Amino acid sequence: MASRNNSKIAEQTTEERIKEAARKVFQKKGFAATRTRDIAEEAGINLALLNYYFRSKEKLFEIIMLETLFGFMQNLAFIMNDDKSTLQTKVELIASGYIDFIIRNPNVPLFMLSEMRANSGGLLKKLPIKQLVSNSAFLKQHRKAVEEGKIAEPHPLHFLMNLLGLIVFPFIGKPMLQGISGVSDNQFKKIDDAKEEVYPGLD
Amino acid sequence: MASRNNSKIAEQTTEERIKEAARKVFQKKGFAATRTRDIAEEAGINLALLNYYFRSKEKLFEIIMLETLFGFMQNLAFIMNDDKSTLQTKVELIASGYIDFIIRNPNVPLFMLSEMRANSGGLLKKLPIKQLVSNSAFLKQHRKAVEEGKIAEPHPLHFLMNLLGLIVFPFIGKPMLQGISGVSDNQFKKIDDAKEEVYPGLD
DNA sequence: GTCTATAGGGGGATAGAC
DNA sequence: GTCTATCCCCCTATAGAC
Repeated sequence: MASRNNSKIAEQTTEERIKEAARKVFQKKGFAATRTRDIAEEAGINLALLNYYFRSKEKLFEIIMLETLFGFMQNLAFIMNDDKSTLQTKVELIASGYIDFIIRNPNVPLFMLSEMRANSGGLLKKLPIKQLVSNSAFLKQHRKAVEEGKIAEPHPLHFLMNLLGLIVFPFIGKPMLQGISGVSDNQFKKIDDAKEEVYPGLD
Repeated sequence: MASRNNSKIAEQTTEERIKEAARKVFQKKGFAATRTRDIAEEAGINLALLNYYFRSKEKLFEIIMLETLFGFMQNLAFIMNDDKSTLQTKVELIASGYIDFIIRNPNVPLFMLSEMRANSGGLLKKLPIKQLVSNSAFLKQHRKAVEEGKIAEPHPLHFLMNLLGLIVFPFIGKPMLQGISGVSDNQFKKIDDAKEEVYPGLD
């Protein structure tokens, strides 16, 4: 907080440069396969400096991981808590928002999923996410839609699981599915663009 | 093939014991985080013996990876090529088959997805999968169902993506979704058990 | 085939000069 | 704050005895 850099011209502080490099390399290769030397090189600084700022690889990783998780989830929480929007709109916003997000950060989903297992998800406890969702507008609207028979999944988590799976899986499964089917990158993109209406038939 | 062990009493050969241990550790921790010492210990043999049989960590890993991929896909190919079963049945078989498979091998999906990216999916070329699917009964039935307006996804890969996402994501996303929602393991299991009809409304 | 012992290298972290 | 040089542990792979 105290050291936030607000200058418009991106005169990045060294600390920021290192974090940005770490984000890039960690998200691409995962914790175990990443060498601190790679991060230093990517940041254009020396290996010693990395430890000067962040003390250890683990510490740096935890920071990146928490920021990544938070960035991924705050979007979700924001949409879910909007009293004004309908459930249908929420679903569309979540879908389009995350599709945009993943296109900008293609490595994030698999990174999070992989590293959470390795870390047994303990880091999630450090994030104030649960409360944000626990009595959201989304939950009430979902319950109502279930009562009216508009939604097949009776449990909100079940509903959320299916929705996220439909959004995320095409991206993380891409190499495998391409391998099976033999379609080109261009073809794949067209197919995925067609995933506009992720959850049709809500209203 | 030549060295298949068919004895009912599981008198495993040493090579098999090492491979089984490697499978377990690699699938759980991934290539980079796995130490050959862990595999040796898990197999109850010495580290040197591992190299005697498999020459290097990379070689051993590639074998495990290929076998895992093949095991995962041959099930799919078999179901998709059955002329007798309907599309509806195929979907049900794929879903139930993979759910069973994942319950028995909970680490496999994330293992494959993670390690394929690291390896840029090059290993898939070594598997004779594409041909198996390329003119399968599934493809014809899917085309027909699209023409009859029974399926929303016009491209078979799109259809397959959604289906696999619905099956696989609950498992790999479990730690994250539990973190968000705070439900217990028992609750989660109940929710997931409810995913019987993955693709309703086909016929 | 299986072991013990060790070579050899890589990578995280630090000392210390500037 | 930033660098160079270096320490030291850990891990893979191999040599060599049995």
